Amino acid sequence: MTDTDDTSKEIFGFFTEIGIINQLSTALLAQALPDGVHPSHFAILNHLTLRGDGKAPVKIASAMQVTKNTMTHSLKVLEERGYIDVKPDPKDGRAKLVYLTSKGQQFREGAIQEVSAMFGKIIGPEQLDIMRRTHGDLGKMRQHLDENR
Amino acid sequence: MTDTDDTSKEIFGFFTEIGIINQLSTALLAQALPDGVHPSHFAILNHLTLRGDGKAPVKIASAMQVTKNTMTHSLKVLEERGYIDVKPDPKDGRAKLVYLTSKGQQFREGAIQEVSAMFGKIIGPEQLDIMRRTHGDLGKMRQHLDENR
DNA sequence: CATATATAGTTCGACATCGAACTTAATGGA
DNA sequence: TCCATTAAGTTCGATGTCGAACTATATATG
Repeated sequence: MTDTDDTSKEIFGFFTEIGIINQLSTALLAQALPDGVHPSHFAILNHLTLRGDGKAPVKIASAMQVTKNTMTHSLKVLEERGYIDVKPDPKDGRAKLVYLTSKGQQFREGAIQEVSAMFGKIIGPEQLDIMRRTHGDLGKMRQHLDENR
Repeated sequence: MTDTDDTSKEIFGFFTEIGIINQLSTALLAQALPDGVHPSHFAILNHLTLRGDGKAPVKIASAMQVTKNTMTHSLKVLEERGYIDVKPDPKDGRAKLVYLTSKGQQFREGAIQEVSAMFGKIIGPEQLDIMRRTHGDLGKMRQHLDENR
């Protein structure tokens, strides 16, 4: 058993835990969301609310860590539901700009209520402590991976 | 801004970081894996190696946090590639048992080499420290979510 | 023993995601 | 200015995943 093996095990173990937590939390989120709204759709509405709308799809795709074609598909779904407006960018003939509608804002707020209530049943003081302890480290890890991909 | 809102933000923020780290690390893994081998396939081979083979698909599905039908599909892919053997369970007429083949073992070992080399380029001492610091907490969080899903 | 319930696996339809190729528009260098 | 390159968005085909419904077998209950 060499050092390299041990290090590999640590790395695999860490990412395995991350993967399972992601899997379980995403499943919980999907369960709390109404209709056929996928967690990724919810994440887009959240992003537009917290970071501001009027952005190009390719910017949102980059922020959400998905490809352009995936974003095209997701935005089509959100537009069909009336949660966003997609207009051509007057400054750039190639680009479009994405805007939240009031219906989209209302939907997001309602979903936030349900999701928060659901998480409140599962996340206790001990879990909050873990979140507070690890959040800074996880942010650094995320930043490092993002910069070196 | 109420306490509930703050708590919700903490929870969302934590799971958002987890989701991005998972996204980026999975993308890295997919990039390092040869052919059309998906990270989930690699995870199954890993599981069979580390935890032992001769298990029923439903057990593997539970361990991998995916549904039975997904496991049926994944095992079909692995079997077509000759990485596993799937035989009927002599003790239970409903069940099957999954065994790693030598070809599957060889494939896994080679993949481990490539993946480790790739992670070695990206994961530095600082990231290893983060992994060591957070691993225990993440394990507790994973366990709690797993028990309360 | 007989029937009801639970479990293992499969099949089907739906959907999110990806990579590759394509179209159109912007940009930068000869 | 003209052409090559880059960038934004779309389309296409493939794949992983899920939920629901189904078949076959095992287990429990009367």
